[in-house]
Amino acid sequence: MDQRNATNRPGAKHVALLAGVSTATVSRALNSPGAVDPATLQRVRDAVAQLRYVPHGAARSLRSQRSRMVGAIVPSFDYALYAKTTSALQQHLSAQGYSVVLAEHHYDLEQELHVARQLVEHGVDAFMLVGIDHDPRLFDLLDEHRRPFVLTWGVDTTGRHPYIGFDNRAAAQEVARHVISLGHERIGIVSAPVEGNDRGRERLAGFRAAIAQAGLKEPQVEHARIALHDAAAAMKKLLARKPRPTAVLATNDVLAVGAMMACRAAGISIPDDVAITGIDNTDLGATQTPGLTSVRTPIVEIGEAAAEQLVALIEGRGEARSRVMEFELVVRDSARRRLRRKDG
Amino acid sequence: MDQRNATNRPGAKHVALLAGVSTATVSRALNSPGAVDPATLQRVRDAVAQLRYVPHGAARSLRSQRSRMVGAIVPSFDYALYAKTTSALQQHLSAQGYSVVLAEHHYDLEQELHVARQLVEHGVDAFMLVGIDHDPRLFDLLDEHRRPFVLTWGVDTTGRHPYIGFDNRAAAQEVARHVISLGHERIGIVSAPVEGNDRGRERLAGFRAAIAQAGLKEPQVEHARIALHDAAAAMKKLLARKPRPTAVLATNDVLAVGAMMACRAAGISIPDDVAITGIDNTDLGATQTPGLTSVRTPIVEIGEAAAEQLVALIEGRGEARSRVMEFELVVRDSARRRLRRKDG
DNA sequence: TTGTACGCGTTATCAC
DNA sequence: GTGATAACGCGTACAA
Repeated sequence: MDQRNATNRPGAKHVALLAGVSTATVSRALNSPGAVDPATLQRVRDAVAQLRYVPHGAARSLRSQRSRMVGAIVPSFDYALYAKTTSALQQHLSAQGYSVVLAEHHYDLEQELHVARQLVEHGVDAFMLVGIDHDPRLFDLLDEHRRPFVLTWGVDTTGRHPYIGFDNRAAAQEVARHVISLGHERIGIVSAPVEGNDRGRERLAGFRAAIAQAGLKEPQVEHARIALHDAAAAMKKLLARKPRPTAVLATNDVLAVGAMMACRAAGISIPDDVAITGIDNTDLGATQTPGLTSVRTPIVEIGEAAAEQLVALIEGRGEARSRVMEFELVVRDSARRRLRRKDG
Repeated sequence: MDQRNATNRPGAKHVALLAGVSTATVSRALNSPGAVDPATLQRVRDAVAQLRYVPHGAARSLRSQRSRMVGAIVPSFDYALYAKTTSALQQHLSAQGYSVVLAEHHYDLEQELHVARQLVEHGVDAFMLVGIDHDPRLFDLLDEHRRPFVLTWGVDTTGRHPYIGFDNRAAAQEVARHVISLGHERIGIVSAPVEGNDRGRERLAGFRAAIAQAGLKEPQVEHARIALHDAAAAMKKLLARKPRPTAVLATNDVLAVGAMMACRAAGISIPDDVAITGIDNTDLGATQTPGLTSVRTPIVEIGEAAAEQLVALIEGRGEARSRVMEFELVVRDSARRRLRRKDG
């Protein structure tokens, strides 16, 4: 008999036949090689190799209630931020035989719920989500379907859900303090939209806190979508103000670079006329002229830790353990000590 | 009866019971609503909503030999290039109920074969691959398992496999000619590794062809991994040469920006002392000072077209149709007409 | 239009 | 250590 099944794929049956064992043994040889006699194990392995047998994932999932797939739901893959986290996740999972199923929601929590449902249906075992704030129905969904998950890129101060991230507010506060320590007093802010974006909200709050603590007056805040041209437009508004801010804080590097573009277009010198800072320490910012002062955030580390955590949860070893990671101010030349001028 | 199955998930059975129909009708209501009486259809839908029934993907896949998942195997998610293509793919597939399973191979074709096997096992229906060159065993694998696929980011001149891409060689040739037309004669090249990387190889060939056609002398070529610091190191070598090249072509924007970093570190002015160009027209390059002259490549369009093509192939409508897309020279300030100098 | 009954390919549960 | 057998949850002939 050399018949194949409908898909023309050799199945465990064929391997069993060729190795002279039962399908049960084939399954054991693949999944718990320790529990099978070395000699038969070898025969099975030979048969597998000869037939180039590839187990049928769907059948395995159906039977074992485990798909060995992890869902990664991120806001966006633009600008390499979450893409890098996902990449780290993927590499670590792939090494353990898991695959990553991707979804983006473009900062729309309704959409996030929708794609999460799609992934649950596709049978992913666990989820990496970005941020702390999500539609309550999303948590219900995951709960109902017993899907472990980990929130990333933030800290859940309510302690309700497991997370792996860092304190966005503190990170923002740290750059802001740095800028203030350089003598800046009129500060503008370019902020990402904060709706459904706790990272952005926390960062903005961190800026505000530092400014308030220093006793400076309320900053002007311009919101922009996370795109260079939107950020440039927001910066233009800040620059139109008289007197102009001497420093502009952006809630991330992309916005900061957009702000830099606006300055260049307007012939305004960085950092002499205006200081600019970002957050996340991306290559985009680091390679600007002048280099963007920023905060290094644990972009890659988050993905690695998430992979480790999720596999542990899926395989039933260990509890969900939240982790707070470090960040680090990276000083470059886009923000310097404020020059006293006639307009200052 | 309110029993649930092992996973505590309501199944088609439960829906059927609640709606007062058979599981067959439930299945039909979901998959071919036209073939079911409007009244019963409504009852089924109500039951589905009430129980928050989510079909079991693995069971469905097992039965229908279709997982509604597409594999995206890309070299890397760093630098937002392939991430953007994948993002476009994902968005278009998600809208049609498909999900994307991600894998990276970091320019290792052996690793690519390995992850492809993993994805076949996980049951993905079709593949988007990047580039034209792959391990022959990869094509065998896909063929054996009847998995449709499309190659991207290049043109398969042998016509053996379907592709959606652009002519990398011509793109490179176009920037090179532009630079030559500016009067540059001593040209250096920073190239990505070409092993297992047909895009890089074609681009390098395009540079060489343009230089040869112009009757200029052989360029010095330095290879660097696609990372800023490696590119900077390669550039340093080019700059050490006496006489120095007056223009340096990079096979992509990341390498070009790395080259810019080296110039800045060495106090060499762009474009007065040396002209630099990239390919791919990324934000990274566009936001440099001076802005990087580059070639816009159809990064997003490739992903969209791949999604469309793959769904068509999976659903059995239409043949694989290869597509050649356009690119476009984007002139900025990193390359200008060559200044005659004492050393020229 | 709807229901009955079987099978997709694998793994878990028993015996042996 | 190994084999027979019964599920896993759904889709689809076929019959009604």
